[in-house]
Amino acid sequence: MAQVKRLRVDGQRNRERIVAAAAELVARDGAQASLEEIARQAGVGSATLHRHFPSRQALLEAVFRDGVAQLCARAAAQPGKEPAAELAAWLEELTVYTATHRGLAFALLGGPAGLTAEDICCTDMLRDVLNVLVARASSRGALHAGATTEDLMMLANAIAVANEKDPLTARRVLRLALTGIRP
Amino acid sequence: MAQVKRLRVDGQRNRERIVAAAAELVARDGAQASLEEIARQAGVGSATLHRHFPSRQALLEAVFRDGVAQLCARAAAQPGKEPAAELAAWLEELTVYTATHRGLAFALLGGPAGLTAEDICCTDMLRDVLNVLVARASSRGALHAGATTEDLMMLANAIAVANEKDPLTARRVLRLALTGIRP
DNA sequence: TTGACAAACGGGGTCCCCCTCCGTATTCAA
DNA sequence: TTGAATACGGAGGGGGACCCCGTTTGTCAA
Repeated sequence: MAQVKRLRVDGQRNRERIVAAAAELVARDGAQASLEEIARQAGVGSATLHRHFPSRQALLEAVFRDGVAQLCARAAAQPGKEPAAELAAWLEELTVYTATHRGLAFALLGGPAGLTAEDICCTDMLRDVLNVLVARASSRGALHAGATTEDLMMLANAIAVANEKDPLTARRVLRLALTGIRP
Repeated sequence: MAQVKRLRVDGQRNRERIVAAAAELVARDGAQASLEEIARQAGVGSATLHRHFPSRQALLEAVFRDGVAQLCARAAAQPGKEPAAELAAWLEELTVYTATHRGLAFALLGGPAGLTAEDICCTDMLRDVLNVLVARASSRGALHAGATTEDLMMLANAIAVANEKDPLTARRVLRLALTGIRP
C-alpha cells in the first residue's frame, strides 16, 4: 500500500517540501493558491511540482491526506450510540473539519481528475467510513430511504465549501439539513 | 430604477452584446469562462468589457438578471398552500433552476464584490422573496427556529453549485435536506 | 570504490489570462 | 454644425499553468 515505486531520496525530499509549502499557501489563499508560488516557496522548479502532482486536485489530496485519515480513524472509535445520531455526529465533525481547512472541501468536491491510484485517497477513505455508517443506520431503518452515501457526502462538502472560514455557520446549516426545516 | 445615467447608444449596444456572449460562454464553460474570450466573441475590446463590468460577479449578475427576476415573479403567483410546503417548493424550484444554469450558483454564492448599486440585484431579489416566504412560514410556527433566510439561501446555492449540470441530483439532495435524514 | 545508467531536476519558453493606460473615434446637446 | 463628453480598443505589463530538454544527482552492480 506504500508507493508503487519507491522514490529516490531527493525526490522524496522535494515531494515533502512541496506538500508543506502547499499546506501553508492553501491555508492562506484557499484552493486556488498559485502553484508557481508553492514551487517557489518549496525551493523547487515548477516543473518538479508538476511532475510530482499532475493536477491541483492531486496536490490538495496529498496536503489533506493525513488529516482526513485521522478524522476517519476517529469515526471507528465512536461509541456505538443510536446509528442515525452516530452518522449525524460524524457528518457534523466532517463538515466542521472541512470548513476549517481551506481548500479541502474543494478537493473533495472536485472528484478524481488526473489522479493516480495512490493519490485518490481522501475521497475514498471518507466514502468508506460513510458507507459503514450509512449501512448501519439504514439497516435499522433509521435513515431516509432515498439517502445515499454520495448524497450525504456531497451535502456535507457543499455546505463546507460555501462556508470556508466559517465552521460555525457550516455546522448550524448542516444540522438544519440533517433534521429538516420543520420544528 | 432604470440606469442611473443613460448610456450612449453605442455603449448600450456593446453592453448587450457582451451579456449575450457571456451567457453563451458561461453556459459552455461555467463561471470561470474567459473574459477575454467573451469580449472577443462579443466583438469588443477587453477594455470595453472591463469598463462595463468591473468584476466577474457583476457580469454574471447581468447575465442571470432576467431569469432570476422571472423566477421571483413566479413565487408571487404560487397558490397559497401550507406555508412550509410553499417555502419548500420554491426552494426546490430555485435549486433546480440554479443547478441548470452554469455559473449562476457561483454568482449567488460569491456575494457582493465590487458591485455597484444596480448590479447587486439577483441576490437581493432572491433574498426578498425568501424573506417573505420564511416570515410567512415561521409566523405560523411551521419552520425550525434556527433557520434563517441566509441559511436557506446558502443551503440551496451550495447544493446547486456542487451539482451544476445535474439538476435532478440537486433536487433530490435538497429535498433530503429539507425533510431531514430520518425516515 | 567506481562508473554507467536511470531518475529527478529546473531554467526558460509558450500560451493564455486579467487588467489598465491612453490616444482615437463616436455621440449628442446646444 | 460643432465641441465637449463619452465610449472604444490596441497594446503592454504582470502573472499563472504547463512542458521541453539539457544537466545534475542517486543507485547499484561489478
